[in-house]
Amino acid sequence: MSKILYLEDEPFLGQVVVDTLQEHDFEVDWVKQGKAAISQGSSNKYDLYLLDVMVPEVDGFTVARELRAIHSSVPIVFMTAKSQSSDVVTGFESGGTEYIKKPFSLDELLARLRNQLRLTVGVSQTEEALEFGSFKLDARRLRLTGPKGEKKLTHRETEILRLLAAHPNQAVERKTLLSQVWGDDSYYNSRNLDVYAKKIRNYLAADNSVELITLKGYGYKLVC
Amino acid sequence: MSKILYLEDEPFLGQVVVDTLQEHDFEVDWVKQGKAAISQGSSNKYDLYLLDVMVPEVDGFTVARELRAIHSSVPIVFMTAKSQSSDVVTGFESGGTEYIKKPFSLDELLARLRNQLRLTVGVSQTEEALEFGSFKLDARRLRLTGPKGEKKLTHRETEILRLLAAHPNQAVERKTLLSQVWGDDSYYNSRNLDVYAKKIRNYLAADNSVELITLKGYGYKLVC
DNA sequence: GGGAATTAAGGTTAATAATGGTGAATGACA
DNA sequence: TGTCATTCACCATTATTAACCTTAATTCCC
Repeated sequence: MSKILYLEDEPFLGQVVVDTLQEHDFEVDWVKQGKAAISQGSSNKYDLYLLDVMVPEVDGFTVARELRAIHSSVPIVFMTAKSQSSDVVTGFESGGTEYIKKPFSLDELLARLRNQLRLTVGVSQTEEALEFGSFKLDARRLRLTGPKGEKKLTHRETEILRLLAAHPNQAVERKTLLSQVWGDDSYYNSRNLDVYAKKIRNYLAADNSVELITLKGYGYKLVC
Repeated sequence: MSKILYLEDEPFLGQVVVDTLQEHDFEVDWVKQGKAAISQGSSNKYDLYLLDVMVPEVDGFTVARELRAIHSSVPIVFMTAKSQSSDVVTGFESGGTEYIKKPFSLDELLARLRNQLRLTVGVSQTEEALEFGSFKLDARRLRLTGPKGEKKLTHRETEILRLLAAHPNQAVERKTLLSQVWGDDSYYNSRNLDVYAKKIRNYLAADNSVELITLKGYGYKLVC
């Protein structure tokens, strides 16, 4: 799956994060020094850099600038204990695309990483509208075009439909949807997803060759 | 490190700022009068001038004009209680590159100074002119050029649009915007951002390929 | 094994809460 | 005063929760 370069000098936190990421199917290379991050990051291909700002010697921001110079489109996520705006600004403008403040929950971290990976990796794919049946989903603009014209969707609706439409005729697990959209799969997030399923079904009703099927106890499948 | 000439007549604030800057590895010369600033600034080399506008006798703007005549490329940061656009323009026209409104947080001040210093060291600046759709944003001059001509934006409008346009087609979190623009993510001024969103939308209406989309519960996204 | 009883998962609609849109009033400032 | 920033009040939309219903899966009993 996605390959991540992780810069963190603190052993305990580092191990926890690495374990968590691996558990969630990320491939992680963990380095403990800025220099190592630069050399490792320059020579290898990663989908994302996850950088602690406060590491000795070469700090995360510097690493980011170096890496950005070589791999200009790889997303960078900063982890920082500093909440000062000055640091945030520095991070943002040195090419970082996201930052996360310590202390953070692991769910939050996962959500942000996924968000970033989708935004960049996904952008090229989602740049073009997703098509299924007679529908066309423009996830960027939150618009669904169907036989009955164009409809503006909400953020949540778009997210869910995009995940489903990205894998047409394939089963998508409930917990995948929950974790991708809400950033937390341990949620027994009430009936929320079901409510959205209903809404999406209403939209899809305009074309009866397209159907959102329930796989009870597992998830959903968009057939078309 | 970077050497700063600081003009400030108010003793208490001055001391706080000087301490803070020194703590963050800046070298600071503090003068309390405009005349002193001019003579000091003319004969010595500085990386940046930090000027309080409201000092007795010779004001900050005048100082800026004098200094600019000698050292044409050194960035100038004004500190001012004035928010009026005419004053801002005066500041810019006299060679200033940035201004910061009192009261400001020290974090905010540091962020802006660093920002200015990095810009003149000159890597790839996003500060030149941000382009998106048929618009061009000149953040320094607070100007937005679009299909219907050029518009003068206010400081806040510019800041927000700059952040959004720097990451086109990417979701920008509400709290990112808040902390970057207001240096504070305690969301009491949260409705303020909505008001600016509205204003920006009005400007962007001139080109319907550009859209500022709300991601409810998350933030905004500028699509183009 | 077949069929009712039981249980869990999901469907559906409505209510509630949270969030944002919007225009106008207010405040701050020079 | 005029300009910009902020706040306010009211409204609209979206997200979430709640309540009740339906259906599929499992269990239990014969």
